[in-house]
Amino acid sequence: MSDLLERLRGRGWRMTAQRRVVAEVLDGDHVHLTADEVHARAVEKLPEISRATVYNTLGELVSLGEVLEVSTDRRAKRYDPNAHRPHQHLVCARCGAIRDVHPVGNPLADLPDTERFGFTISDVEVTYRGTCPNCAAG
Amino acid sequence: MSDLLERLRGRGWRMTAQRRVVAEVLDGDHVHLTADEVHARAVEKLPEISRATVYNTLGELVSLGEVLEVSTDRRAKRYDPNAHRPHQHLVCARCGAIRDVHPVGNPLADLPDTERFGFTISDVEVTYRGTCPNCAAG
DNA sequence: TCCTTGACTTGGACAAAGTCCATTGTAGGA
DNA sequence: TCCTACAATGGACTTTGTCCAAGTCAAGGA
Repeated sequence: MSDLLERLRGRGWRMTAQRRVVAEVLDGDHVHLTADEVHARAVEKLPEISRATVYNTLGELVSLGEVLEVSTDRRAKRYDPNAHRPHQHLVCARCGAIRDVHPVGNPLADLPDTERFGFTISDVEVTYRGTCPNCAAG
Repeated sequence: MSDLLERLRGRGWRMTAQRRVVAEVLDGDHVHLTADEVHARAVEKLPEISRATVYNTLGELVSLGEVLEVSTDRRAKRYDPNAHRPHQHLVCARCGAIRDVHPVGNPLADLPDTERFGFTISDVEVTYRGTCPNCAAG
């Protein structure tokens, strides 16, 4: 993650305590926090940080391509620091757990020309839904 | 669509003017209206219909499997009366136009066992994003 | 080290989408 | 026709997120 901080500094980001804390919260694998969750964890490290700043910072990280926005349900957006390797998402319909997954092949190849209606397609998003082992056991 | 009304009556739905109007609005191919759009069109036919009733009715149609909820963007949910043939969605990133599309093959086959983390997968949702011919020309 | 400046942060107001609930109305059966 | 359970209504409320004016501060220069 200090990698990230370095890259951001290199891009002319002004380094503030708030931005550092948000970047630290978004560290790890299979991390998919909502903005409010990021805020809650940031507050533990920096009690005065405001919601607006968390939203601003997340938005900047997304524009810079350092974090991905994920919408696996129609509730809050989630922020995924795994922006460096393309992947899709597997979601537990019961508990909401999210895993990054890597399907083989190119999903775009499955859409025939006759089904493209003249669109220029630039991106495919796949969400697998099911029940995670935990919920299946419970 | 009178098919739909018949089916609903058969399932013990109490038929009201409001429900009939909502069902009528949701008729056709490539229809992907938001709840507010459904309400706006319903009001033209039945001026006193309330927003809450539109939400209730849409929710019921979804539970009954007669209409699908689609979340192609982070804004309002859209309601898709094409619930009888499985399909995916193609979305214009510029203007938001949505088309139903039918990819070949089973997208589930592309996810190796090692990438399933013990989940039992029941559903795959694919969203293709790009630029529609109209927006590309403009 | 201290100043300056423009970028950053803050809190609160605001907005969009949707839910909830008490009250009122009505479809459909007896 | 009358009853009654189910449905509709509208307004308050919630969640998620955006916007803004005012205050604060990081970082480069003197």
